[in-house]
Amino acid sequence: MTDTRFDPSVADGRWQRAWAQGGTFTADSDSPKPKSYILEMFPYPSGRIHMGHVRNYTMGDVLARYQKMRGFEVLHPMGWDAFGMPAENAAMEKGVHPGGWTRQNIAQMKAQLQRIGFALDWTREFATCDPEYYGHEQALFLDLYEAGLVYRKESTVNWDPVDMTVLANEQVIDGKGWRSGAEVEKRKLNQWFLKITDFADDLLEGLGSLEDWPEKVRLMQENWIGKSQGLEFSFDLSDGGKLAVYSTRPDTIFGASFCAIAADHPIAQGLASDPEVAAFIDQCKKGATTAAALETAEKLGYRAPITARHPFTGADLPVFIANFVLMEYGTGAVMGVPGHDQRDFEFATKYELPILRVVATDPARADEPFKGEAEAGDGVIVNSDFLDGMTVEAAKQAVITRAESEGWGEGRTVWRLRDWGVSRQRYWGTPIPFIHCDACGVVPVPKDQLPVTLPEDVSFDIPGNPLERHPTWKHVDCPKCGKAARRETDTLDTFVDSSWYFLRFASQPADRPFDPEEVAKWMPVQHYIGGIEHAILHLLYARFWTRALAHTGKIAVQEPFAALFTQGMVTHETYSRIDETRGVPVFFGPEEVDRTSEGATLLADGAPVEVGRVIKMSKSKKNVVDPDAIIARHGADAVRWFMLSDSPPERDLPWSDAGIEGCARFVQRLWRLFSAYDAGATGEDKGLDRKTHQTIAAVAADIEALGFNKAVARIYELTGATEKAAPSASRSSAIRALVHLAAPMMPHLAEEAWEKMGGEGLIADAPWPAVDPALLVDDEVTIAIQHMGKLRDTVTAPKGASKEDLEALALASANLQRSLDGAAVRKVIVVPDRLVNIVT
RNA sequence: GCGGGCGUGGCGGAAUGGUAGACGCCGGGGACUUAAAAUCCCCUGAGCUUUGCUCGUGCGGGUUCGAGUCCCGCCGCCCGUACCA
Repeated sequence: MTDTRFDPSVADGRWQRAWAQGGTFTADSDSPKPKSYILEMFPYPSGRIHMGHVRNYTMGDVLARYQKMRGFEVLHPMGWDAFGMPAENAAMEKGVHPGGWTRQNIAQMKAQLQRIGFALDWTREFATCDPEYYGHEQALFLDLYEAGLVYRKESTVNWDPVDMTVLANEQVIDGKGWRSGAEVEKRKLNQWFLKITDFADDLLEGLGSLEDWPEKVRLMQENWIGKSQGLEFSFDLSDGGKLAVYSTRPDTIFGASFCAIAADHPIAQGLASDPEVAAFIDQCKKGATTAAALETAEKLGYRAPITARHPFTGADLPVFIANFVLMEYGTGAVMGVPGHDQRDFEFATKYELPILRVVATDPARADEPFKGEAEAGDGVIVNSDFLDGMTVEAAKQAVITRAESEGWGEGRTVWRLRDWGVSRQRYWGTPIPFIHCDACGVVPVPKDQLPVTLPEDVSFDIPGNPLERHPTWKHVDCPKCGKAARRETDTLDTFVDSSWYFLRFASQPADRPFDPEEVAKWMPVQHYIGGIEHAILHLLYARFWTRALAHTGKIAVQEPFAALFTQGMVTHETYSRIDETRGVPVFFGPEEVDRTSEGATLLADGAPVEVGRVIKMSKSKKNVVDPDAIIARHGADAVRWFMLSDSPPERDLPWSDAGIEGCARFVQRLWRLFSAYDAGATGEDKGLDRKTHQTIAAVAADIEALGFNKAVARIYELTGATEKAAPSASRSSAIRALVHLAAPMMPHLAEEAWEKMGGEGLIADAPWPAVDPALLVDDEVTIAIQHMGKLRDTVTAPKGASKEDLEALALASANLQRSLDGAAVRKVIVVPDRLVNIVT
């Protein structure tokens, strides 16, 4: 056999063309095979594929190819989340059209993905900026409108002054815009909303059924939805008014010693004619918003000139305007129970308000003093009239029941989740299909007039919404009365685009968003893979959208993604020097640096640079490695192999040159082994047969559990064992097996080897090798011999040897006898096929 | 504060309560070569009085014949999240 090198620069393209021409990965909805839908979160077309994409898509690709070999009809599509701000930024900076810029990026990135050899069904490719796609999205939006799930209202919104658009609550992080980082302002605007809160309970309940989602993501969504149950009730105020408060601890109502209202509460606003009150309100609004600052921020209050009457005791409680009460939650007012709420405790201490005990560890300790902090824990109710002696839970219910029967309050569930504001004052998004008519009000665009397409001739030379200032686009006639009217110029949040794209992949008729029957064949997605950064936004919206469509009878599934996997980031060490004049670090890219095991030097001057922490690849730290350059140098299979090796997929993967070189070496090593394949070899090697079958079973189990790093290790082991084995029929079948095992991970190498050894058709179409259960167990096992749990010797014994035999074998060990040193044996523990432990 | 995760060689990491460190990377030694690359072989947790012994999975306890794994109490790091009443 010739021992030539595997040349990816030839083989990669060759097999990529073969798969494309053969339609190898085109999914057939009408196939009788069981279906498997493998999906990775589709990319935003920024222009370049980065290593994070490569890792994400490689994992999905291994699953897709493996499932195909296991006999599934696999749907593994790819498309583009193509609307969004960066295209408009490019338009503003470079004077290009967002559409043209996006299309060009898509073409580039598609070519990159194809060079990695992903098993994608490109016939289903689309971009969300295709009018066909967003036209159907407009139709779905109108359906939801008819179903009462879309509404419009004037509301205070989060306004990003840099991007000049509205942000959803989910997009405001620490008071700053998630994209621009600018301090978010409050503005009042007429906005479109989706009634996600109608599904709050359902979305929360549904989390329980998502067993194959990471616990972490489910908890994050649970916290985000934020269900709490309590009592809403009103205090009668001394000025004749009422003050509604909400509490999750109505059991502590007898411990209330004050009331506190938010600075923007109507009552506070009503008092703002007093300059002192106005000044205090101002002070509250300037308050810190960062986590660290809030942690230490002092509780401040302003004593309002009114009191609130306690519904049971009749006591007059002072009312404060307080900086720690939020208008957005509950009623914007609370009853202060200092004994059993830490914030109230701090506040009461500062303003010398009574701190009453109404919960104690037992009734005898009803007057025990507090130890410098509130006691929020469980216990028995004390000092509380008719509640005395009850548990916290029972008392909650008793107060709610009493309030409801007496009519001064009622049990209420409060959600942290807000309705989803989807209006964006941007050009590059899906136009919201409505028309504003002075006579008819807000009128939906008739479905036969969809899509409402974006105008091409727009300018980006000034900030704001180009649709709003376009000379003609928004001027249309009212579909109802025919009079002059105006188009809605807001576009939809791009998270709407990604809330149903998986349905369009499954089915894409021209005249409808999707065909429910086709969708039913593929949904739910069997494996959904992407970054943890979408744990709340995208994944919650997609779950909501799917439910909303199910609610309107369009589809049957409630949950779009049966299993979710969040992969780790690709990281790299950083190289930097401190700039002497400015005192800040200057970073260098990996290609500018010579890295040895001792350290790193700059190629330009040969002087050392500091090797920094291994962190997520980012442009600002210059620790980015471009996939294209690596693929050009080492081939697609080496990169794919690297993405799967070493690190468990949910953890970060540190990129290293040594690592990729090792992978490239292994590709060649496998190629040499494959080249040594001899179809005519004879003779049996039972040991190797066992190893082969054990490896096939283990690799399958590892892939199914997404333990790619472990599957990789198994393949290394079998490779080593096969290399060492003498030629035999067993060795030849081991090599054949290795080609199959490698096929999902290193598909180009596998195809090339498969062809060379005369395999039929493409290995991508071949079935996964069958396992002989008889070969999964060894006939000889290694038995550990222990004395008092410490290893003293090992011996080999036939599989299934009796306890007596194993004990005799152990006692015959010279090493064990030396350790025993004549001591009397008290007990012998024998674990069959495992170990013998002598206790003295 | 709350919630979650993690802590094992120089590094990434293996290990149903049963031989800790599989597999890979780095490093060292050797073979082949005029030489280099490639390849192949051997070594590679620490220590010691080295047929073997002792120690060793963040720290301190515990359960067990036996603990990286289970229990209790700490420490550290990472991620998420928050004056949510």
